[in-house]
Amino acid sequence: LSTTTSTVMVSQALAFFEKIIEMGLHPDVTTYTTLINGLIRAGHIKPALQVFSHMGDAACEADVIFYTSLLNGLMKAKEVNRALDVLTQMEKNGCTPNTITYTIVISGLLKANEIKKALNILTQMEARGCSLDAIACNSLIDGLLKAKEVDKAFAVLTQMEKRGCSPDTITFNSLIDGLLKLNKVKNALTVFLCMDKMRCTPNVITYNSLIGGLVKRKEIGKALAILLQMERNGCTPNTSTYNTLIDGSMKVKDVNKALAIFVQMEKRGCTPNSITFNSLVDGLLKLNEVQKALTILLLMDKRGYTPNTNTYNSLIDALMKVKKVNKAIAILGQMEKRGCTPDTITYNSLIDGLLKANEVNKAIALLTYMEKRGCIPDHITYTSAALGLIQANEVGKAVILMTQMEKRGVLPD
RNA sequence: CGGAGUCCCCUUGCCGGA
Repeated sequence: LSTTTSTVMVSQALAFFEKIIEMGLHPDVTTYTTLINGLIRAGHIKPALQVFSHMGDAACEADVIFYTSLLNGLMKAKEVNRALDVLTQMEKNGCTPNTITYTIVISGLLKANEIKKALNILTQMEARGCSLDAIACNSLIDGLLKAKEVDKAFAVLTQMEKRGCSPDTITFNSLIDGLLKLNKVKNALTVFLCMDKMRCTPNVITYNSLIGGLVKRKEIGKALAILLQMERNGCTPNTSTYNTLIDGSMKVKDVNKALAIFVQMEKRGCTPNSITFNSLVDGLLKLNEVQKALTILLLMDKRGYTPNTNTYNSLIDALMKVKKVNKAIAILGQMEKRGCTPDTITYNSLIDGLLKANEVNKAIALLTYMEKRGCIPDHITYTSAALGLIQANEVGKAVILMTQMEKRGVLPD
């Protein structure tokens, strides 16, 4: 489990674990901890949390590391309150939280936007003489920036330097990415320049953050300049780097640039993944390059990538945008037949397109149908449906829909 | 050294707005 995220391996590990129990052996805390962490790493958060009760049944006592791992899982599942309960419970059971425990709790709280609670725990941590190590500082800086607490993040940075703990590449990456996401591009670039002065080497993540930030602002030229710089500095771009640039080029309607980047990535021996192909297909369809999109779909197939929900969503949306309702519905059937589950976005595209094609009744029918299939309408579904209804002179129905939306706790953006 | 924590991962798909 500690070396894999593969579903097959995880189920094998679980099967083996059951065998151990069937054999009448009693796994100890360490085994349970390995299990819980393996499951978390593989993204199976729910089963990971079940390990806790399993362990209780087996009368095996949890220790600090186990509780810390459990808290990690709870935070990843955004079960903030349960996590805080566990934090209390562990102390009752004689397990004193350490720096790692507090780091997990605090950064989890920050990611859940529970800033006050996070700062409370931080105070508690310090009051107990539990000091911040480098990782704790990095987590704090990252979490505070993601919670838009720029000043507090920089305060931690100052603190850490004062204590002779110098910021590393991860610290800078958090700062750069956080600032970019807050649209503080200039500050991000300043921080980037600081790295050099502090003899800190940028890595792929640094460059990917920068490129991503620039691309979001449609500054493709600058993003490409960063690509050149990263290559000059001996940092090899990865698939994400190229994917970001391909998508960005498409978003500024530069098909040729997008394709050139695709060619370049292959020449450099960087393997495209399904995101690469989806970005190309989606971009080409949006720019009416249908033939080229089909070519990419064929290439994708030749490389052994099967279309996924995103691929189908791009196709369906493109078809609906040119009002090819029947074709789109045919694709919907095809995707289901191939084991690809339509999601809210699939239905949103269809509903929006149907309304724009004056197929009001079909749109409403689909709205009911999607729920039957377990797809929850979101604010986009409602916005698009209400707008379509208004345009079809069905203002009354639109109002009813918006009321329904609020009742369900779906908030308009 | 049997087990725990930090950075890009919204890098791809849907409405509206700018």
